[in-house]
Amino acid sequence: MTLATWNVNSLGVRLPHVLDWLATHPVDVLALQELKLTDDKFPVQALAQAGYTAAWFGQKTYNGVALLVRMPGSLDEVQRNIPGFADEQARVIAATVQPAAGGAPLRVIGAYFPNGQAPGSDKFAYKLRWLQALRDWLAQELARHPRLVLMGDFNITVDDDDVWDPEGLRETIHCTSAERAALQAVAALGLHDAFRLFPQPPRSFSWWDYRQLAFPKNQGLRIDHIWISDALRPLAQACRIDRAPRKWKQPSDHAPVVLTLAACG
DNA sequence: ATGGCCATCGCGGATGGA
Repeated sequence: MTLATWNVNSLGVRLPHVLDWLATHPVDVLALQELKLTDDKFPVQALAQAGYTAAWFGQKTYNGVALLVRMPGSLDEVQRNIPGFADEQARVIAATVQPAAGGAPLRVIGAYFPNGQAPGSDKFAYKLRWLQALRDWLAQELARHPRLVLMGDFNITVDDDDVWDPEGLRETIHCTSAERAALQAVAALGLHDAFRLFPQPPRSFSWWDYRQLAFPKNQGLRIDHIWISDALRPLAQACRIDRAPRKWKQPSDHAPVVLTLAACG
């Protein structure tokens, strides 16, 4: 079975890309970020026609997240945002997923981590507060759901291998030691960066700026991640970034990340 | 090609993203 995450940078604009991609990549679970639409505008019917059931959590203009599950799979115990962490911004959606492929259910958390703008800014402080709240909540989630996947736009590079110009971007947003330390505190709960469980091409990135010919020059960052719990680690079979949609006309600036898990268990 | 983004809101240009 396969799971994927994709920051679509407006589902209103990118729905045709999502449908085209799902037609050739019928993943069992797809987490979407940056919907940029209110819940009444969510394209539930178009996705149902494509064979997907969804849970979504949107807002006007910014943010917004969704989980899609290939039919006849199901979504239960849906949680929106982090319990106990008051937040105006729609950034998290979690659900217990029964995949169409069968096997035991998975707890899947789709997240759009705050950008943080710049170290020292109010938004950076919010990003660190949000990360602390996420960690505290994940500790509880993992206790209840050992088979857990955390995936989305983390807006953090794990280390310098995730950065096209590590020296030039040292201690800039997405690359600061404070962000990376907060992320390591999440990893310490027993979560693993699925992408790095496998050999990968050098300079593997998931986001490229729209400007400066960044994509053709492969000047990007790896900030979109799929992390899996200890219990799922033995089931991981492959993880890759699909750069193809980034080459399409009017693309998202992010590429999808895809994880293959053994369906058993 | 001597400057190079995109989406939103809303109709100009600010804001946010990364």
